[in-house]
Amino acid sequence: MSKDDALPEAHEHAERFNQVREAHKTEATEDYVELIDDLIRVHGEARLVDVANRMGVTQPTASKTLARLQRDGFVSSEPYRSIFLTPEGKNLADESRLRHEVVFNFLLAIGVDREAAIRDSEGMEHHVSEETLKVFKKIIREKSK
Amino acid sequence: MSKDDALPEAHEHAERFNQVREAHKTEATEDYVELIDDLIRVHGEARLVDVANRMGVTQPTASKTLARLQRDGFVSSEPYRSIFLTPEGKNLADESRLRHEVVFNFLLAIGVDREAAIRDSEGMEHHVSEETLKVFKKIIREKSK
DNA sequence: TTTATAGTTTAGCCTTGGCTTAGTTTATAC
DNA sequence: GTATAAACTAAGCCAAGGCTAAACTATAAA
Repeated sequence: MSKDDALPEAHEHAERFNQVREAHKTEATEDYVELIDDLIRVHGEARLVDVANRMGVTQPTASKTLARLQRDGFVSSEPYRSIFLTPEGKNLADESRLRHEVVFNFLLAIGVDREAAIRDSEGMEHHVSEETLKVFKKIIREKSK
Repeated sequence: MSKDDALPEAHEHAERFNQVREAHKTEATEDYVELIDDLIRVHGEARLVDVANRMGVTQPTASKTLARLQRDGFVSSEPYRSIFLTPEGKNLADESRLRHEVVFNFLLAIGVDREAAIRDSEGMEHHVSEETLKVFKKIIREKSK
């Protein structure tokens, strides 16, 4: 019995769930471009086999997802060759990583242990608005003084 | 160029994404049982039409999802009658709402405005571990003193 | 330079969670 | 007590994101 006895107006209620669904649509894309960017930076190239292993999916699954990202203009590659980010893909990767890092550092700053912060930030990053991100940044700044 | 030049071990990397995928699987279920429980408490019953409207989906979509929840033992109902939670469904609803409220109150406590807190907590609640939840609770307690 | 192995793609299957259109049942209003 | 409206179900479509099995390409080793 915790909430007060009123529900939000139906349309408003629905709007929340629509926004979560909207976020879900871009999650896979963001996770993939972020990973591809990391692989290129650290290993010099992004190979399908590494993307698949690190995403925790089989190679055919990664292959199909990458085909979609290519179709949508985030990624480019020639058959049997390694994977590149388009400018749009690179932008999205940079934005994603930034958001990811803010969430991660915020969790550390408020006292969450490193392992949990790693795990939770992976899922949370896609659901944190700019508004909330600002507050996170402020708290990181305060705590690191 | 923000991260240091090392990636986590591949298996460990994959494990993070697997956990996020795991969370995604239970999201719909949690959102539905939480809503059904709210409707029963506030309106005395949960009708399909209200569930659909508030979830922001069409009635057939809600109907299909509820059939799945029934198959999985969270919900029960007779054809053309309103919807009930099984004991398992009720437990899950209670847990979900608790988690939801902690995340919501935490966001308020650190200074996120009400509207953003409502929106963000809806998506975040499914990705916050017990560990992090504990830290959230502690901060709520501190700030409300 | 041929062959074996590693990497990639293709084809085909499944579930979830959306949708529309059409039909059935229940409830309401006259 | 029947007609109409509202609620629900049924059927069938689609995309995303998983999988396996099998075929193809590229690379490395003998």
